[in-house]
Amino acid sequence: MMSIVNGPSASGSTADAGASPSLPVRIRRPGREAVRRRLLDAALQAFAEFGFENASLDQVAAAAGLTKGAVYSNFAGKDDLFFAMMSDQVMRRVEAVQAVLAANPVDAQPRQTLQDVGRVLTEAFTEQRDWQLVYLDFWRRAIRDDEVRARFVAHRKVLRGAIADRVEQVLDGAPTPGGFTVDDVVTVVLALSNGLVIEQYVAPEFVSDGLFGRVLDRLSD
Amino acid sequence: MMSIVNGPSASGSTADAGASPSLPVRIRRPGREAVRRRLLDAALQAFAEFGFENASLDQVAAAAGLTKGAVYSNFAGKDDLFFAMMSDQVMRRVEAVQAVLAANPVDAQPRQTLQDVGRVLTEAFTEQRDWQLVYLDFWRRAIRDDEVRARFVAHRKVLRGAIADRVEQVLDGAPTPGGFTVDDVVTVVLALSNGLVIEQYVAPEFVSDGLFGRVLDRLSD
DNA sequence: GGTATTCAGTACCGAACAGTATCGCGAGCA
DNA sequence: TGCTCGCGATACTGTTCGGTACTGAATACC
Repeated sequence: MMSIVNGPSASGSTADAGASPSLPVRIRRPGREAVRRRLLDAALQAFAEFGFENASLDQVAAAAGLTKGAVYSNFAGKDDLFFAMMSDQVMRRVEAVQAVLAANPVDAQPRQTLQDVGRVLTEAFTEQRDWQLVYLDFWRRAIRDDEVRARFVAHRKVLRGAIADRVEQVLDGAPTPGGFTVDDVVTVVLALSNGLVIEQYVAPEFVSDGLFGRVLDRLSD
Repeated sequence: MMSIVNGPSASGSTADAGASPSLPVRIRRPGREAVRRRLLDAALQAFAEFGFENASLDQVAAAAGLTKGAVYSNFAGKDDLFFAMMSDQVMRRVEAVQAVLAANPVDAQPRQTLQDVGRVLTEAFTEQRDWQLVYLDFWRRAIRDDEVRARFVAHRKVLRGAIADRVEQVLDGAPTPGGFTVDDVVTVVLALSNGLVIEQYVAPEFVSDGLFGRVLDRLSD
């Protein structure tokens, strides 16, 4: 198995073997944060590739270039690793969304429509396949386990809030032609997003370009 | 464990204990079909309640009032049971849809809209929670396994056909205001259906009454 | 520079479970 | 009535995997 110190960037060949042992130039053990980071990334990958129950901790650890000892040294168990990974991802994604919002203020694009929201999300779910898969696994567990559901609802609340902000900016107080509330629109955005992921991953030929955005556009005209 | 002969309908108390042994009135072993039926129904329940990988064959068999021996006597293994159950359900559901169509011919309801389609499907996914859950499990496995995907696509084709028929009846050749093709509408129907299931099961307060139908209505006006 | 502590690696345990081999009962036929 | 065979029950096996106990090395502290 590949040791972490033999990873792509680190190597023991620089200046330690036989050098004056008083100098503290040796193979540094990777910091706690780096190990945690590797495990979280590997968990996303493995859980996405095999599904939560089918991915073993040995696989996750191996994908991170570590062993199960590292997992139990940094997390309480498989569940804890899963939740930590989800939180980590949600945090990253919220930051990314805020960056996009900052780069594209609504004032600068007066003709912005819900179609843009659709486009952004469509890009997101083709690029972020791993995330989509683990998110649906998250939901799947939330259905059956109260503790998981509580965490899921909490995460979802953040997500709804972010989307609601954007929708309100777009609608700008005007009522929708179909009489949809902002909550309705947010629900449809989330449902269509997840539903189209389901379609797309298994039969992409039926999800035409821009379909998501065009549907959303019909809701606000 | 409950034996199958002590189930709700069958009972050994009628007329056998000590009766003339020449008369063939005794505890009849349930026929092959009945055993199969029980197993398929139990599989739907168990796979829905725990998910495919978390449901054990012992659980399934026990829920059917049988043992694992009955499973392996009727199916090649866990996968085979799963696929048989899915096919069985799809067949049942197509029959049900056709019955509804026969009872409500489109001629009799000229003002029928996509909203009706939405209403029917909304009822379906609140009533048929078990089916929705195993269907999403089906999809989840299809993503990761080529054989499962082939079966999924085949089932999906049947489903798309049934929905497309209905949509064409409703649209009656008229173009949609947003320029959506029939395939587009079918995709949106499926995506919204699955997406709203996801929303509804975990946070029903955000899925307002008739939301599905109202969205679909905006697509056809 | 020696000692304590932290942290990942290693070996191991027990439970769960898919699948198999075998048994025994009941059915149906002669 | 006896014989055979179909079929589900039962007991068992091999493996996988989450979790634990312990080890050894590297760092921090004195």
